[in-house]
Amino acid sequence: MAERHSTLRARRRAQTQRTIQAHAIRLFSERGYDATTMNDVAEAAGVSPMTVYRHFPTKEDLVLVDQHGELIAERIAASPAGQPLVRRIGGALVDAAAALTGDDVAADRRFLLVRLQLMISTPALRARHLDNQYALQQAIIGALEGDAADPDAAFQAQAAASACLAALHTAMVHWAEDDGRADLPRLIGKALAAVFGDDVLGPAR
Amino acid sequence: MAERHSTLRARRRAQTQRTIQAHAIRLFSERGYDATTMNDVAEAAGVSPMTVYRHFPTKEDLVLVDQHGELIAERIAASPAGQPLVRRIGGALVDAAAALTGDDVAADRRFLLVRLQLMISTPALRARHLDNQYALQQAIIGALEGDAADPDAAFQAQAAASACLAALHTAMVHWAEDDGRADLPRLIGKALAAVFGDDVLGPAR
DNA sequence: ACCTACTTGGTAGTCTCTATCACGGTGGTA
DNA sequence: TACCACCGTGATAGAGACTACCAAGTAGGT
Repeated sequence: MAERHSTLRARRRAQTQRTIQAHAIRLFSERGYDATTMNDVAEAAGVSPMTVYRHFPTKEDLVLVDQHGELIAERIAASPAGQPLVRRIGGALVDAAAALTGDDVAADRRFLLVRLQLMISTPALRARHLDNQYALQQAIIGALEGDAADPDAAFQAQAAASACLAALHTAMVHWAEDDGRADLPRLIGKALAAVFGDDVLGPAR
Repeated sequence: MAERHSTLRARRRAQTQRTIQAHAIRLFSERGYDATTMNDVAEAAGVSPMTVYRHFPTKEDLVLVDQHGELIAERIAASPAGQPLVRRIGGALVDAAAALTGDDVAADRRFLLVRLQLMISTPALRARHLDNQYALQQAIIGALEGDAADPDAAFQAQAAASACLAALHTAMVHWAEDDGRADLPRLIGKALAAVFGDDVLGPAR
C-alpha cells in the first residue's frame, strides 16, 4: 500500500497550501486583487511561483474555494421527493450555511467573510463565483433525478434551482455588507420568503 | 462643433467593428474560443492586433455585447409604481426579449443565438455574462428608486430582481438549446410563472 | 491650403499560466 | 542499514492576453 503515507507528507502539503492562501488573501485585501501579482504571493509565502501554481491552478482559486457543493447536492437527493422543490433546495442551502457559519467555526467564518467581500468587490472573482454558483445549480438539478422524463418538470426544476440560488446570492451579499453580524441561515430564509412567500421552508421552522 | 463629423468616419469605424466581430464569432464557433488567439482574429479581419484591442478592450467583449441594459432599467423606472415588483421587472424583460427576437431582425436573431450558444458553452464567457447580468440587476434595483429609505423594501427589491434575472437566464438557456425555435418572450413568461405563479404578468397578457 | 483630431500600426513590456527537466527529501523494502 | 520509487519543489523557456508609448496617415472644418 504505497498510499498509506498520508501522515507527514500530506500534512506538510496542507500546511503550505494554507500558508500560501493566507498570505494571498492578506495581500489581496491590503493592496487589491489586481495590484497583487502571483510573484508577490509566492514571495510573501516564502515559496517559488511554481509552487503557488501547483496548489492553486489559477489566481482566482486562491480566493474561491468550492465549499460544500456536492454535500448540498447529496442532501437534496436524500430529501423526500414529496416535498415541494423549493423547500428541498432551500432547506439544503440553509443547512449548508449553518454548517459554514456555526459558532464552532468562528475563525473559518471570519476567513469566509473576508473572501466573500473580496469576491463581491472584484469583477474577475465575482464572475468566477457566479459561474461556480451556476455549476452548483446544474449539480442540484442533477440531484433531482426523478424528472428527467418530463421536459416540463425539468424546466420547473431549473427555474426553482436558479431562483433559490439567486436568493442565496442575495443573502450572501447582504451578509457580507453587514460584515457578518447577521445570521446567514436566517438571511437565506428571509430571501427565499421574499420570493416564494413566508411558508416556503415549512411551518416546522 | 467638432462633434458633427458623424457621417463617414463613424460609419467606417462601425464597419470595421462589425467586420472584426463577425470574423471573431466565426473563428470561435469553428475552432473554439480558447483555441483562437487575438492575432488570429486580427489576421482574419485584415487589421492589426492593436485595432482589435482598440474596438474590443477584452477578448470576451468580442462575444458579449451589453444589449438593452439601460433600456430595461428606463422602462422599469417608467412603469407604474403601484404594480408588484415582479410584474414591473418581468414585463420589461419580456418586452426587451421581444425587441431582440422580433421578425424584423431575423439576421440579428441568428447572430444573437450563435453568441448565446458560445457564451453558455465557454466557461470564461459564461462567467463574464453572469457578471453582466449581475450588473443589470444592480441597474434594475437602482431604477426602483422610491424604496431607498426602507431597508426592508430594498431587500425585497433585490430578491425580486435577482429571481427575475434567474428566470431570464433559465429561459435564455432553453432558447439556445432549442436552437432558437421557441419564442423567447413566451419562454421568459413561462420561467417567471414557474417561480412566481401563473398570474405574475397580469391577466392582461 | 492648413490645422486639428481621429484612426491605425509598431514596439516593448507586464502578467497569467503551461510544459519540461532536474534536484532533494520521504516512505517503504531487502 | 542501504537501496529505490515517489512526491513535492524549483528553474527555465515559452505562449497568449493585455497595456503603455510613440509614429504615420487621413477625414473634418476653417
